[in-house]
Amino acid sequence: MPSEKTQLTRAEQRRADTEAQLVRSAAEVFGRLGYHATRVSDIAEEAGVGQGTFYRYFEDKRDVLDAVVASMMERLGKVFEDNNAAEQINDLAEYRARAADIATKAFDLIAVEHRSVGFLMRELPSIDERAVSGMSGLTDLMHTVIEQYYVVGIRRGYFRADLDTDAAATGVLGLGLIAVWSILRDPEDQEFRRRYGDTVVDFIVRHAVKDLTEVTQP
Amino acid sequence: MPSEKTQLTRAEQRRADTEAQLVRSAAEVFGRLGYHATRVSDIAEEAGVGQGTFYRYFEDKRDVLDAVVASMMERLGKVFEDNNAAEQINDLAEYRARAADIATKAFDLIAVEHRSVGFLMRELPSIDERAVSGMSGLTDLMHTVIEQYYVVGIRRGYFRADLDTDAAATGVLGLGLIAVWSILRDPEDQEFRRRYGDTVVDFIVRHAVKDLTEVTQP
Amino acid sequence: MPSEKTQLTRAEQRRADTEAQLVRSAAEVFGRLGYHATRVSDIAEEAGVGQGTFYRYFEDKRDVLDAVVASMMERLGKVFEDNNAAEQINDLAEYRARAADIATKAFDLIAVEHRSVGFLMRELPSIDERAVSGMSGLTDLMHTVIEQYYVVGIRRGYFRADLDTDAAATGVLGLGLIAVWSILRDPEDQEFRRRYGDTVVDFIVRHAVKDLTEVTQP
Amino acid sequence: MPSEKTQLTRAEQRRADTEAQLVRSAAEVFGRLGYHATRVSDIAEEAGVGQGTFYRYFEDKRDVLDAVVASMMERLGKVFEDNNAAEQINDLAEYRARAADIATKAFDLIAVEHRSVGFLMRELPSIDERAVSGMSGLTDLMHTVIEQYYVVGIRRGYFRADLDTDAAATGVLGLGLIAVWSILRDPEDQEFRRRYGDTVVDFIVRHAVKDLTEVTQP
DNA sequence: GATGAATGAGGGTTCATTCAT
DNA sequence: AATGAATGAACCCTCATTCAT
Repeated sequence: MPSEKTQLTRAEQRRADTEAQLVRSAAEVFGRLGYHATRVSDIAEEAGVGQGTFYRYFEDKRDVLDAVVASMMERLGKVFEDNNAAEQINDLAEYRARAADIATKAFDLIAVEHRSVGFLMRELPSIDERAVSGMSGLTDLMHTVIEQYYVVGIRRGYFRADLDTDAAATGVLGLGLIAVWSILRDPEDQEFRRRYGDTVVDFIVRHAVKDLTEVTQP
Repeated sequence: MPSEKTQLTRAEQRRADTEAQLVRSAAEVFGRLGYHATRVSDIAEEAGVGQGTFYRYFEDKRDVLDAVVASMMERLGKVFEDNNAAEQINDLAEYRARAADIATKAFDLIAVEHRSVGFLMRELPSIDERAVSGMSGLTDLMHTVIEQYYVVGIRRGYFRADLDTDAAATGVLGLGLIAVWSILRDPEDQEFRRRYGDTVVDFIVRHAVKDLTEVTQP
Repeated sequence: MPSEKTQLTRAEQRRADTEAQLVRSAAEVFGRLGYHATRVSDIAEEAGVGQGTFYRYFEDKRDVLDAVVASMMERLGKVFEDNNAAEQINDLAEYRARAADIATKAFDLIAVEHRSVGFLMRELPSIDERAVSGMSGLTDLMHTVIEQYYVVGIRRGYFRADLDTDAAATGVLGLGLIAVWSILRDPEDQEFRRRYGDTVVDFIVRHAVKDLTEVTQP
Repeated sequence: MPSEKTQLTRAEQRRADTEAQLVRSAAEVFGRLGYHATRVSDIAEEAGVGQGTFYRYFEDKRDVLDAVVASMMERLGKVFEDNNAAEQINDLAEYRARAADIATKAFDLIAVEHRSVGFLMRELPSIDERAVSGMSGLTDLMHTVIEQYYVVGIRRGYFRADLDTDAAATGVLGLGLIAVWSILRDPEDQEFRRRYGDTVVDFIVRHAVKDLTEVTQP
């Protein structure tokens, strides 16, 4: 039985290709010029199609933005899906290792994707509510995943029971958010990324442990 | 002997009034409609003057933005200037009290000024480099002040000596930054502000102390 | 095998038509209202297209002026190209006939084209240096052609050798220039044109001949 | 008995001074920027008065132009008034001397006043009918004066009787007009002025004399 | 009388969107 | 289906003119 993909007719395939190309081009140009300064003709030109063609695939400029955001979110979301595995953590050492691992991977991803991420951070909030809501899905997911780590940690006994897991998860998001800003400022500064990664893990672990001797005596 | 301020002629005073009114109006309308959607005529109308008058005081829309940002920064900056007093902290208890105090005041200020702050956070990055640089001055100041608290804490012995004060200060900024986002989402939720404030102080103190017994035994 | 012109695609042909139409309309409206008083919308309306269309073909109002001037110069220049044949003149009688012929034709052309010519004379100098330079090409050409007639006349012996051909050519241009002004004042006055034409020829011939008996004894 | 001038009250004198200053300033700025590009505020600033003051002396921008033109015409007209003395010429030699004298003086005047004259030539025709009519008075006067020289010359017998004095006077104006254009192109080129002056006199004299022996045998 | 701040009509220009080919 | 020429609403900005001080 053929997969759904191969069931596409030749024409449907071309349509999908053109649409994907337009989304890629829009992302590229939005990242370069910013959403407001980008003209529909810029996107069409970048994609190598006529202006009219753009309107055969998207309602308007606002519409392609949703597609761009969705596409970026999908890519960024994968990192967290892969690490959505709080249950596998059995003790503080494993937690610390996992936290350090996620921080490193996330920071590297941001550095590599700084054009896309920068666009998301800088431009979306200025466009409209709906634009941010596309991003909110991701932050909400992250908040849930982070809080889940706290819940598991408390249940398993390596985190203190009196944590405000909601507020703590928010705090961790903040520690990550400022990392994004810092990395966007200077995507090349790997040394800061490493130092800051260590500090973030320290912030999180020391905040959550029952007894600092667990931390101070390695 | 009259102060320099009162030496302004009647005409000069009127000019200054009109300019201040235009900046206030611009802030108001930018906050309501967003920078990009705001027309110069909106600002003029809000200020109760003709469009031409706007151009007697500002080069263009971009120009009044600088004035708006500067004016907001001045107001927001005062909170930190008043608390720029790391040297007065003698022990952990005082530090904790001061941190809690700043968090409370800052969070309340953000809630009250959420229109201005929201505008700054949402819009500035999408406009241009210069717009953000106006804000960067404030964040740099905050970073410096925060780091100073760490330095003093280490010197006075109530903070552990192996802190990366730069990275730690960045983390604290992040803990604050996410608070801004959260508060902007729902400026009325005082309960979260209180809870999150406590959590932030916990994050900071537990991260910095030498020995958790200092924290766990009140 | 089709000429290059017929190889234009349908679309290219339409583009060229629209551009030519815009230039014609601009010339018409500039002539009627003057350059400064003409709005881009006037030109577009005259051409029967939208304002936006104008900007698809020309940078701005200044840009279409160049096209208008070039088009006018091309038309006016043809008269002189056809008469650029000093070498064919063998004696004074032929010269006189040729001068009279050119004067008549030129004066008639100016009378017919008085709208265009008037616009060129009246408006160009007030616009900018570049506008005039478009016209200067034509006057320089005329100066050269006229001087050439003098040079040939001297070489062939029917003009006196001590002529300052440069200054003389300038003078002839002046005799023509005032004709333009006079004709523009009253394009209908054919009688003056005839009388003045005779006088101009008289001026030129009597100034250049060696011996007035050649002139006074027909 | 006091002259009319001294009967002006102090206030009237100041008013006249300010008005004269405004006209001078307008002439200066018109000459520098051109009529269309000149703003009323430019004139006021140049004159060292407020914008409002301008409107206490002139209806509008168009109004001050009339004053500027009138003032320039007055100055330029004087040269011809002084030489309006055809009756004093008794023979061809005197005529030639007078013509050469006027040409020299006029050319020098134009070179000195090239700013004003250039403005008149370049800008007036592009403004409106009335602006040119201010200049037409002068050209009409010149035409009359020139024609008068012809009439006298014919009556006294040193010019041939079959001259079309109207057309001839027009031609002389043209010979002068092109001189203006040439001098404006390069006000420093005294050599051309001299050469061209000689040629103009030659044009005129040889065109008008009965017998070239009068001209060719000095 | 002098001033210059305020005004707003007017015109240039852009660009998202439509639609005939 | 693809195109890109055409469109005109929208908005910025200028500056001649008015008028309160």
